[in-house]
Amino acid sequence: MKKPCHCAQHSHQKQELASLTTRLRREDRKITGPRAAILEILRQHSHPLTTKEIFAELPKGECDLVTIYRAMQLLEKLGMVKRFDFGDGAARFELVEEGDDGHHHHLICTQCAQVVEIEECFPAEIERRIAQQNGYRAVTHRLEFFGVCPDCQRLK
Amino acid sequence: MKKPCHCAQHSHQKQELASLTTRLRREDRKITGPRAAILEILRQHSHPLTTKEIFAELPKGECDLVTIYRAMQLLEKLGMVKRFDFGDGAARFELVEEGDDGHHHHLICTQCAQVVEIEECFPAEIERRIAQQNGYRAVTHRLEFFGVCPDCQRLK
DNA sequence: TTTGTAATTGCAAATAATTTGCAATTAATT
DNA sequence: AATTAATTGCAAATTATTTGCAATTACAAA
Repeated sequence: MKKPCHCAQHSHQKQELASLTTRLRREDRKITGPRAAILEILRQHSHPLTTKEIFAELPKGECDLVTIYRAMQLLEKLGMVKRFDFGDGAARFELVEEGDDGHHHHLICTQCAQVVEIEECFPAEIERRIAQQNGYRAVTHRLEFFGVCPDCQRLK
Repeated sequence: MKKPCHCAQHSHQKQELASLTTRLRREDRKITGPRAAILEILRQHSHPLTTKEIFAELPKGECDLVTIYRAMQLLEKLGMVKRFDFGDGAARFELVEEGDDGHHHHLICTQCAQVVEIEECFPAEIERRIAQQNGYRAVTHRLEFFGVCPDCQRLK
């Protein structure tokens, strides 16, 4: 059994589709055509996808857009998918590995929307201090970086 | 002239309404009833407000909701207001002081939505490294903290 | 102060993302 | 193969936000 790699490039090691369906069945959920197709698409991408993007990659009549919305809700609830918000009004989803919480961040190009996964995170000690100073518990954060990617710098 | 205070509690020193209207006039914008009222409400709050919250605080017929949307767009473009996104689907706005970019973060209670302004920021050196490693330019970030506030911990 | 004009507003209608109701369908048991 | 709860599609509802347009108004110039 290989152990998880956490380097930026490979942190999304592809999970077997089988292990994904097992996770579903364990919760008394059915493996349907649409779900298998959606999971397969998520498996093939290392970047968070919007519902619409998933829909676009699905063979034409494979499933309704609403079904994707419902699938994402379920998968998120089961912790199989993590929701990200790039601030453009559309939620994005990324597959999460079993036992992981999927917490990480991205660097997004403000011109072409290219996405890079970032390994850095907000320093835990500072977060602890923030929580403590304000008497908050169970503190986490949402963090995304924005800038201009190399390609778009060139096209100026 | 007192100099700006940057401690967490007072970083929102209230700007004179007059200085706000001056900033508008400088850009060939008109000071209308709705705008004055909106600015006044923003002035009275140290937390970011949603369009709907602003609307609710306005005397009943004072102005249309659409006017607030348009005002926020203008104020944001002029850099007089900063937009924040707490991930709940509604944009929030906070007045920004002249010459400042309003960049800062919040700690939000996931139960009651109480908001605390945070003085800490993502470490600049790390951000620089992230930008550099990926060849990105003009990198910033969006960062918000979420947790359970003291009050909501008690009510458990 | 009157006037001219561009900026602004309200109202209705349009978008967009996401959710919900419901009847028909289907996966996984039994 | 029969049973049942889970799932789906389709239409319609919600929510946040934007847009078109004609009527109104701030404010600078005369």
